[in-house]
Formats: sequence, structure tokens, C-alpha cells
Amino acid sequence: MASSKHPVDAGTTASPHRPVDPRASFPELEERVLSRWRERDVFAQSLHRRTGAAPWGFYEGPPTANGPPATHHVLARVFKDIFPRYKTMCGYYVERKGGWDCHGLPVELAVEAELGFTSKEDIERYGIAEFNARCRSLVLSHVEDWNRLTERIGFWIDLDDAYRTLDRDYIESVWWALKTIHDRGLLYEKLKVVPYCPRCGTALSSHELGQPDVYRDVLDPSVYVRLPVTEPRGAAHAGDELVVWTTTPWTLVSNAAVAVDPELIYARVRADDGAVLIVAEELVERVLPSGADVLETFPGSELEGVAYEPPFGFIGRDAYGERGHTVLLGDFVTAQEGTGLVHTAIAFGEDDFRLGEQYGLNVVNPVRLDGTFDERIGPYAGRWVKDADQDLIEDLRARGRLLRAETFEHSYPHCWRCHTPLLYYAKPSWYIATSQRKDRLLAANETVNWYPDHVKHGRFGKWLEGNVDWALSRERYWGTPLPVWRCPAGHVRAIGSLGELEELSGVALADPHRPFVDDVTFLCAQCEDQMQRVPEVIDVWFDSGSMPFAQYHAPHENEEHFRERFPADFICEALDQTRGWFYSLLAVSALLFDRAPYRNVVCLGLILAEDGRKMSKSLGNVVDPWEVIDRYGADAYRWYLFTSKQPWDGYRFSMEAIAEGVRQFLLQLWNTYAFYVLYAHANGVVPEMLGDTEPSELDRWIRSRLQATVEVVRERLDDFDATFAGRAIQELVDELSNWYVRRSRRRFWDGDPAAFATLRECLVTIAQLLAPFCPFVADEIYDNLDGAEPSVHLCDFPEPGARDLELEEAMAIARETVRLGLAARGQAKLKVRQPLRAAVVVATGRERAAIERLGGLVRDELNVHELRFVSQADELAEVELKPNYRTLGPRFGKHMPVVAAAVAGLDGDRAASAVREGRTVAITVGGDDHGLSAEDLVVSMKPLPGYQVEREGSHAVGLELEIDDELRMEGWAREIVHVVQKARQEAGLDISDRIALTLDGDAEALTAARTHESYIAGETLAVRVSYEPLDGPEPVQIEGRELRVGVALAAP
RNA sequence: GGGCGAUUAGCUCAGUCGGUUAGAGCGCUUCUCUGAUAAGGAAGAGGUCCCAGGUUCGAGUCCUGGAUCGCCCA
Repeated sequence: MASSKHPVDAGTTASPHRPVDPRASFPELEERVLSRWRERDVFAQSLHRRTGAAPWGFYEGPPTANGPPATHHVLARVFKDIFPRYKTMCGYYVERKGGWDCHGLPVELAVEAELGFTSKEDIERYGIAEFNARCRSLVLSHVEDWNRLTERIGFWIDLDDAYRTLDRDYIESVWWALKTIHDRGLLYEKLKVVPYCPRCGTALSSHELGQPDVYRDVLDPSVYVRLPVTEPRGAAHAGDELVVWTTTPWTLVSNAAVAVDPELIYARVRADDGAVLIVAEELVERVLPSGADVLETFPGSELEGVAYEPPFGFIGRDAYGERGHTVLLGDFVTAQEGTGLVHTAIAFGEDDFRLGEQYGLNVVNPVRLDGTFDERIGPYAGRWVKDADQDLIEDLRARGRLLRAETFEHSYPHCWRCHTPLLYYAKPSWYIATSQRKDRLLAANETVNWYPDHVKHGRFGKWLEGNVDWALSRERYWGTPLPVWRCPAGHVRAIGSLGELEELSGVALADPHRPFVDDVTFLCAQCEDQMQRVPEVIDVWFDSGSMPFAQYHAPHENEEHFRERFPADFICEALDQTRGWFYSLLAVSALLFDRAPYRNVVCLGLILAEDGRKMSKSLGNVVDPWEVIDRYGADAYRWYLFTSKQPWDGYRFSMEAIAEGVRQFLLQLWNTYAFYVLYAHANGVVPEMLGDTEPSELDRWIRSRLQATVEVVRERLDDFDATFAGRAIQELVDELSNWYVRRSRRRFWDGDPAAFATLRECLVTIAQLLAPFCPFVADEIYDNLDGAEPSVHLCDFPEPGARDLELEEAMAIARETVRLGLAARGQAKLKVRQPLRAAVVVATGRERAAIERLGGLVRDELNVHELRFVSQADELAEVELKPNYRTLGPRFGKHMPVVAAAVAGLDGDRAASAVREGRTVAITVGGDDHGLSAEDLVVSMKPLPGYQVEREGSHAVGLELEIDDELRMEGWAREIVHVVQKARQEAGLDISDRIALTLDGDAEALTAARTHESYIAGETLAVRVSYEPLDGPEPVQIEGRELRVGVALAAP
């Protein structure tokens, strides 16, 4: 805080405090604090000091560092920072190990884009080894950006020892987990219909479908197809036509059956063209809007077994088996949409597939892995299936098999990275049988505290209840290889460590990634044939879900270390991790350890741009974190994120709100601190002088408020509520600056040690409270005012001390009285500078005692000579009585209107004094008498006309408005002080410079000046006052009269 | 279509157990105070508490239905 000018009185002790620039640049200050942290190795020290203390666990949800960090990453990182900092100060050992998520499709896609690849063949031709090498270097390409931002925003996390999911040790731990799951019979391979990306050539897991941007609104064809019944059966006549509906015409070539609901009522209807159609009864109008005659109705069960002619002839009935191209009964059919008869293509729908299994139909899949038809679909072979839709529709139309074709807007899933529409597609995949452990997942969730709590049984709980088996495998390259080997006979062995693999194969793998691991083979223990690894890698979410143990290479190493830190006390991520990391962590831990891996989860919402829309590059409304930091600093950024709202509600980003936080909070605090240092310098105050002081009422008050704030901040932070904890600090700073310091200025000019001691204690304690929130400014204040520790972050978090509740209440009443008095002045248009004889205060009992106790303060603020108390309001106002609904409501219930009327009818003064003296007041309700006591009545004042009275609740303040000559002179003296101070400021004098004061002008003003000369001289540090003609300075106007003020620096 | 959440002043947000004049900050108007402050204080303007029903003596708050927005699922 270089400052060219600050007061240094000759002869005073050199101050231990660096001078403080009241207009400090926070970004610059933060850079200096950062280098101090580096020099003093503060983060490491903060851990070191807690060696052996109870651990408090934090897990870092690993980001992928293949792009620069953005605003929402700042949000996550500052919330990940604040609670570990707090807990460290509370005495816990809070290890914070960084981590990077390294595998997965996004990385592969970036490399593919770099190389101009469009398919898996391109990659295989290029070579998996080289491809993966590129992935490896790309995935950490932005780590430096991340590290720089992480340090700059004050997120303390160990980045030097960060875990990386691509490391050999990490993968080995993941292998252990998979082997354990396999050995428990929970890992299996099965043909299932999965959401499949034909471009990426891999299936997506259900939680990948939970990624943002997966479901997009698209226009698809909506076609109604006629399927003629080939032979009469049940309710169907030969030649009747079943009507089915689909939005994926390309699946019609694979139609295997039609499903109906056995209970649903269907109808044979005659259409315009004379054909007889079969549809669900309640859908007749929607399917045939031009009208149709219902011939008969019957339940769906009567259609079972009806054979029909498929929409296309490419694949014959025999291919599917006996029940091919017949009507089957399904439990998934609804009359919500379509026709109530569901086109079933076994390979392309989950329900379809299950129905096929149930009826023993063969799976026939004429679509290749790249999403094109194979040769079985004759003229369409080689075409991308969705591109064939229109031609297929025309084909149907030409053959008279199309009832209607429209377009239909609906949301449809797309690949979360390459945005290709997904196909539901039957493929063999490896699964983890999480659904078999669903009850354990739910039980684990019960042990977790969620913030906000509705996530527990809402979004997350509901997600768990709908749990399906985890589709684990990916037919890709850059990922943790699935450690499963299989022999031609189908014997399977899962490998749990590299050592185990070496023992079997004799190969010590340096890099367990593909393609190296693919070459490792060994003999099957059962049939002595060669075992070969299955080709898949695993879902990256399993990698990150394994981090509790894999980050330590447990259980191969550090098992105890892991156990001590499991489960984490705290994790924090964006709400979109419900299906992502929150789930994968819970699932992995529930399967392996049968317990939740975390105790408390703080969820974060979405940050919208200033314009209320999503931040997106195309809209040009993205906020670069560096811009915020360079302009306002990390503390301001953090403060905004912590206190502007509850983080899970999401943010509408606002630069202006950050600036407001600087003005309203950081600068307020900073200036209070600068004020302390300025006057400590001016008075030669050093902390050693502040040991034993006699605190004033005001000192005791702010200390009590300080303790109250310590209580609240601890209580809120213990409940992971940074928002209200921060707001409590803000309130305290406001009270400190705008009441305590304002009311204590005189004492600081006079060098009162008690005032210095109090303000210093408040500032140091606030610095400690603020340390987890705004680590930079907090440390700067602490370091300059105290510095007993190398950093505020090495301090213990403040413990609440004794409070004086009576004094806090008294001050609140006194401040209220001041507010009323100032309002009365405002109404009377009387400046505060003009002293008045008296304020008349209506107050009794505790209120009166409180105001009397703090009477000096009230007089000063109101600038009145005395306070007069009246206990009866009639001098100033009429008493108005109202019922206290809170107490009387439960007692009288629906008779409350009668009670209110009875209270209104009471004699206000008499009733008020009666209850004040402890007697009860009688009212009559429904013929019965009831007694009301003080707590049943709300006494308020209604001002009488002609008085300048402000009232609030049960007290009021009136002012005596008469101004005599004496008061008038005093008023003048205050005016003169005011203009002299201005002149001092304009002359660029320092606050402690002594002056020679010359006054010239209006006679009455000069008389006032002479009368109050010592007061004026004292206030303005004038060593002498003279009254001589002046022609230099411009005259100033005071109430229409002129005064010239001459100010000259006096020799010391 | 289903789940979860939100909707309070021009803007950003509080609002406790349901209690009768719904608050704060910013912004605006007028005034005021100032030996720290980019500040502070007073007054004013600004509200169908999303809408409609219901429960209750009493609803911003509880219930039902609806609207809009967001997230998630399908």
C-alpha cells in the first residue's frame, strides 16, 4: 500500500502497520498476497500445522483439462475452496488432492478433428498407439491454464500431486474395482438395445444421456402404416388392416411384430375409402380425423396371434421365428399417442427387444455399426438409415400401405459430443448389475446430506429409484481397458492388477492402455486355450467414480490412507453431475464398500449470462473469468458467488453486482481498516499499548455484535451455507463502519486506546471470519494489523465469546430512536447541524432505560441538548391499541373480528397504562368477559396534529423546534467548522496538520465564531484564530450570508 | 408426457412457526451529514407477492389446478 502521504507525527513511535492506500487496487493487492503465500509456503503450512488432527475429507471431482476453464468452473472451484479452508481453520486436517479426468470420447473427438478423421477405420488405419499418444498429450494441454486460474482465484488444492485417471497406478486401482465387481457376479455381457452413436461407433450409458444438450428438439417423420391381416383370427377379419405409428420409418424394414395391450379396447372401423382398420378405440378420432364408423370393439387380447403382412418384404417371417409378423401382447403399450398398436422392431427399441425375448423372436439387425443398411435391405444397402426415411415413406405410399405421413416435433437424444442422432440399437455390451443393488444405493443415499435437501429424495433419489444396469463398455480406444480376458470357449477372467497379469502372461505392462494391453494373452485355466482381452474400454464415469481409492492407488498401496479418508465429508459439483459423478461415485462405492462415498454434497446451479440466456460462444455473451479477476479481483468474484444467492439456485451473471459487492462490502471494510491504520499512525498507537483498556458502551456493543457474528458464521458454515454466513459478515462490517466508527471518530482523533483496541480486535476477527471467503483481503488486513501468524489462514477460526444481549437490544432501540428523530428533523426541514434544545421521547420501561443508557449517543446524533422522556404519550400522541394476533388468534379463533372490534373500542391511554402496570384489561366477546394482558395488545402512537413527531411501534420522538439566539450561535459555529474543514481539504492539508485560521465576513457569523472560538479551533486544529479582512478566498454562503475563510499551515 | 425447482419493487435478492402497514441493496427524485469511505442518513416514487380456486378468524407463506421459465427424465 504505497502511499505518498500519510500522517507521521514527529516524535511518535514508528507504527508497526504499513500505511494503507484507501483507494487500493484489489487485483494488485491480490497478486502481492499471492507472492507472499508462495514465499511463506502458506498452503503447505496450513496442512502441516494440522498434522495428526482429525481428518476432514474432500474429494476433487476431476475436470477435463482439454479446454480453458470458464466461469462455471470458477463457481465450482471457489465453493470447493471455502469449506476446506474453514474446516482447516477449525482444526481439521483437510487434504485436498487435485485430479484430472483424462480419458474418454471428448478427447478422442478433439484428436479426430485435429487429424481430420471421420470414422473408427481412420483411427485404426492411423494406429491406435499413435492415436492414444496424441490423446494423452492433448488431454493435459490446458492444465497450465487451469493451474494458473486455480491459484489466482485462491483455490487451495494440491495440483503438484494431482491424480490423473490415465496413470498406470490409477488404472490398476480401477482394474481392482472391476475385478471385484466381476467376482461378485455383477459384471456381465449381454445383448441389449442401447443408445448408440453410429459416428463414434459406441454405445452411450444412461448417465451420458444425462449430459446437457443430449436431448434436442427435432422434426421427424410421423407415419401411420397399414398392415393387412393375412388370415382371420380372434377379432380380426382377413383383409382388415392394423394401423401402426412410428417416427422412425427406417425401422419399418425390421418390423418383427405388432404389440397391443391386452386390456385396452380396440375397434374395427370403416374408413372413408371403405377399408376396415384396427386401432385403439380412444384414438380413432386422432388417427382418422376425417371420420370413421366404428364397427365393433374388443379388448386387445382378442388380437393376439393375428398374422399380418409386414410393411416391407426384405426380411421374411421365418427370420424372426414362429411368432414373427403376428400380434403380440405387451405391457408397455399405451393410448397416449400413436394408434395403440405398436410397431415392434426388436433390434431398435428397448421395449421391442424385451418383447422379442419374451416371445422367443430372433434378433435380426440389418443395420451396420456405422448406421447404414446392410445388403439384406437391397436397394437401400449402404445408406445412412435416417436418410432413407423419405424414400421408404414414398415406397409405402406407392404400395398403398401408407395411411398418413406428417412431421412430428419431439425431443430426441443425440451424441453428447458429436451431436449425431443416436440410434436405439441391439448390441452386446458389458454391464454392471447396479439394479440388483438398488436397495443398497438407496440406503447409501439415505446417509447423505444434500444441499439443497430436495435433491436427496427429488432429483437424485428418483434417479436411483429408476436405476438400470450400468452400460460400462465402450468400443473405443482412449480409455481404461476393460480388464476382462476370454478364451474361444467363452471362459472369462477379470484381472485385478498388473502383477496378476504379469504372473499369467509373463508380460510386465509399462502402459496398460490400448493397444499394448490388447497383445497380452495367457492360457485359460479351464481349457488351456489362449485367452484374449475383450476389445472394449470402459465408461470414463467409472474412472472418476473410482477416485476415492484410485487416487491413492489403493488397495495396491496406501490402503490405510484411503480408509482414513473414506467417505469424504464434502464434495461439491454442478447439479448436472446428478447422473454423472454424484452417481458414479455412489454406485462404485456402494458396490465395493456398501456405503456412500460422501457425507455432504453441495450442488451448484447454472450460470446464465447477463442477458439471461445461456452463455454461449455463438451468442457472444460468454464471460471470461480473467476479465472479472483483472477488473475487480478474485475476492470480489468469490464474494459475489458466495453471497449473491444460494448457489444451487443458479446465477444470472452480473458484472454490476460484483462491482456493488466491492463498493458495499470490500471497500467498506477496506476503508474501515485504512481508517484504523491512519489514526494509529497519527496517534502513535501500537498494539502493545492496547492491552488493558476500559471499554465504552459502544465498544462493548460492537464486541458483542462481533461475537454474535462469530456464532452465526460458524453455525452457517457448519451447515455448508456460505451465503448467509457471508451476509452476516457483511452486516457486521456495515455496523462497524457506519455506526461504531462513525460514532467513535472523536475517540480516534483523541487517541483513546479503548477505541483502538476495540476496532483492531474487530478488524482482526473479521479478517479471520472472512479468510475462507475472501482469502486475499482477509490476509492483507490480518498481516498488517496482527501478523502473529505468517498468514490469517494459519489462524484458528474465531470461537464465539460472551455477548451482552441487553446492550445489543438497547443499541437497537437507541438507533431506532435516532432514526425517528432524524425523520422528524427531515419533516421539519431542519438541518442536523442546527442544534435544538430538546428531543421529547415517548418511551417507558426497558425502552426508556435503553435510551437513557445510550442518551449521549442519541443526543449527539440528533444534535439536541437534552432528551426529555414522557411516559404518557398524551403529550405528543394518542395511544392506539391493536390486538396482537399472534397471541389472541389461537385463543379466540374465529371470534377474532369481534376481539379486534372490542380492542379498538378500548380507551387507549387507560388500557395502555393498565397493562403497563401489570393489570389486565377486560373485553367482552360473545357475552363472556376476557382479560387481556400486556402481551395481547400492540400499543402504538398516533401523533397529534401540530407536533413534529415520528413514531414507530410503542415509542415516538418529538422535537422542540424553537431556536433561540444561543442555539442559533451554536448552529453558526457548526457551519463555520464545516466550511473550514472543506477549506482544509481543498488546501490539501493532512488530517493532523495544524492551521492558522482567518475569518472575515458577516458580522453575526463572526460573533458566533468568537463565542465558540475554542470549539472551532479545537475541531479544525487551528492554533490561532484571527479576524481580519481577506480578499484571497472566494466567500462561501451560509444561509445567505457571506464568510471568507483563510487557512494556512501553521508551524508545528 | 413425467420428475424436481423457480416466479415477491425497474434490476438483484430477503421474507422464520400462517399473525393483519411485505422488506433490503442498486437505480431514480428531493434533502442531508462528513478529519476514513467509491460511503452514511432522511423523505418520496415504485408491489394484482405469476393466475384461479380452496383451507383458515387470518395466506407471500399451507393445499389443489393452471401459466411461464430453468434443469432433469422419456
